[in-house]
Amino acid sequence: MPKRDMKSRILDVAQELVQVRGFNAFSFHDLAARVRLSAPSVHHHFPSKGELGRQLMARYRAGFGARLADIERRARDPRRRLSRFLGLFQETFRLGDRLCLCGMLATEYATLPRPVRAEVTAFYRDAEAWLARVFAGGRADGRLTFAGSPASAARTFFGALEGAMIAARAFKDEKRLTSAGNWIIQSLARGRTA
Amino acid sequence: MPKRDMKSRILDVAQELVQVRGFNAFSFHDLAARVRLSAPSVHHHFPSKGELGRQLMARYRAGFGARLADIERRARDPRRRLSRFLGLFQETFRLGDRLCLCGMLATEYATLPRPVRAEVTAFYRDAEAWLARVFAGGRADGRLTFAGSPASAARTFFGALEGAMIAARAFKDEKRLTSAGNWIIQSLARGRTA
DNA sequence: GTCTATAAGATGATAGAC
DNA sequence: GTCTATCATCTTATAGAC
Repeated sequence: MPKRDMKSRILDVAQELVQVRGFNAFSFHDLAARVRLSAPSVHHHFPSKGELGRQLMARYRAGFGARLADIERRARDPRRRLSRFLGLFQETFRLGDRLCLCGMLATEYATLPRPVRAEVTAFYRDAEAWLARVFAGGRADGRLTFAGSPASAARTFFGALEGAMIAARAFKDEKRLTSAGNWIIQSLARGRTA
Repeated sequence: MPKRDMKSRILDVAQELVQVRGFNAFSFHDLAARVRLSAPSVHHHFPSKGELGRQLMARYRAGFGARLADIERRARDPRRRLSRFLGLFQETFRLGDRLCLCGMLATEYATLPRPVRAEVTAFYRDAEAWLARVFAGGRADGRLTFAGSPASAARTFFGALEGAMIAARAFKDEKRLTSAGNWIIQSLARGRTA
């Protein structure tokens, strides 16, 4: 078996480039050079930059969804699930100067090709739906107390992590991410582990 | 008196372009066309794109600081001050598809010229220092209750608004911004107005 | 699948006339 | 201060050979 499919390798490198620099700040040449190909060879795998972006975000969303399913299986306490959700962001941060792909692309939203936009909003919906279920469950068994709807709490939490990550990178300070996440999780603790 | 200095007009348009599209997704030609100049004429006022970005962010930071001073003068209650802070973001959102200039540039941080970066982090420090004073004051007179340091609360709040704004724009839904801000402000209310 | 060659247009920036 | 002309470079993408 070869180490890896070339298409996947291109996506890996493209993902890093977008997470670090943004969709509008890398070129096919940048990308090609890092996988040791020519720019037209990249075009062979991805006919346009928009299509590359779409597939990139689709793959990221699928992978993220799998991680969430994994968390759900392994952690039962709602606060623990939220901590693990935060953990996914910390993991990305530690990869080095990267933002959440979704946060980066959402910031560039106004300039993105339509199909990429659709993947970005789909990512928001997936992540927020999962979080809303955690919040709703936590409220149902009395382990979480919070104002407003589970959906609203989910959006606030997810948005807070996206925003904290942007600042954390600029300041090269992971604590900005960690403490923002924990600050919100703690403010939800009215249950037994409070 | 002429309506306005050309340099200011250029900065106004550049600010909108950056807030909507990002620093890497507009050109001198775009900018020049909107103020009815040629691209080289813009260069006459701003020798490089980096210098334009720096002056843009410096002006934005000064203006934001003035707004904060104004809030401090007119509102005494800490929760009211936080609401007014949120109001600044709502105001920007209503200008149409714009992000906070600081949030946009922080996301593009990896690709920014150094002097622009310095202005971005300075903006964070200014905004967070102001918020931290509000949080500290609120805790001191018992009108706010929250976990951790005022500085940590300030960072969380500011980051949450930046993140919420990004999502609010993608979904064209101001409530995403408003409810995120209010969700946090409410979770701080243990005082008389709770 | 990968390459070289190339197109067609954009980009940040400069020179020099008015 | 504003313009036209120009530059070198970059960008996305295609054509066609190997």
